[in-house]
Amino acid sequence: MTADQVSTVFAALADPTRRAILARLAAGEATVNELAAPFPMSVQAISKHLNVLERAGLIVRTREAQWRRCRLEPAPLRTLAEWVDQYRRFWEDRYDTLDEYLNELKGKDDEPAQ
Amino acid sequence: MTADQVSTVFAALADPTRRAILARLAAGEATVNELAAPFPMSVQAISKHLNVLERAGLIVRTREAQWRRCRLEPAPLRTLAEWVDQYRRFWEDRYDTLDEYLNELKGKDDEPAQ
DNA sequence: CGTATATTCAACCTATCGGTTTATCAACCA
DNA sequence: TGGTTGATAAACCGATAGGTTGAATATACG
Repeated sequence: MTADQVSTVFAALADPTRRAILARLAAGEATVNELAAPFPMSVQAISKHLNVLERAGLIVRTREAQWRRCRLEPAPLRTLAEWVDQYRRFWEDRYDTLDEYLNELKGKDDEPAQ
Repeated sequence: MTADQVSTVFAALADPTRRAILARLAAGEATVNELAAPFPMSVQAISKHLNVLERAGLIVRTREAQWRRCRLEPAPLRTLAEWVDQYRRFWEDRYDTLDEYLNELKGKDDEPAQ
């Protein structure tokens, strides 16, 4: 997963409407109209959100007569979960050990380089 | 963590410059100038990015003479990791079992409600 | 005191986001 | 064939994002 893809997936998940759409899709496939029903906005707005989710690889849309079925694509989320968890562990470890250790060692009389 | 906080953290992580800043901070605290050095943009731009990261709770800034030390705050990332992982598992489970099962059962002659 | 350094604030600019409305396309059906 | 429904496309709009430059603020230092 490239940095650009990571950015795209994060950005897609940063919108509460899109997260709600994904949560709805976890219960099963749905059409655009079905997905749009609970939201206080137009079907066109939802269609745009679905474009964002599709470009992020989080859903796939299949044509079926005049309907477009949307379903979850869990792969990018799995990748992202690994990404976040790896960073989380790295940060927590680093911060709890190396950095604090160095601070303890050096005391408080150090100043950053100019 | 409220939905709004989740949105804020996702949005903060959606920018590659900000993720690079966080990666740099994993190696230890740093000042604004130190953080800005590797990037081909102004110090003011980095300062804005740090505002975003601070509002998302991902860093804290402490005043020290004329410097502002930045350090990682791993808590929100831990929360987000749990959030993502929980969703991931839920989605994968749901999609692999309930939905596919229902599709198998019903066959292909069903149509969405209008 | 005056000056240099670190950082932020403010104003500005362009591009993108998230929504709207209107029009268009595609598929079914009477 | 013509009408209805599902969905997208296109044009538009206000707000925000992400960058710039220039000024302001705060602290250290000679």
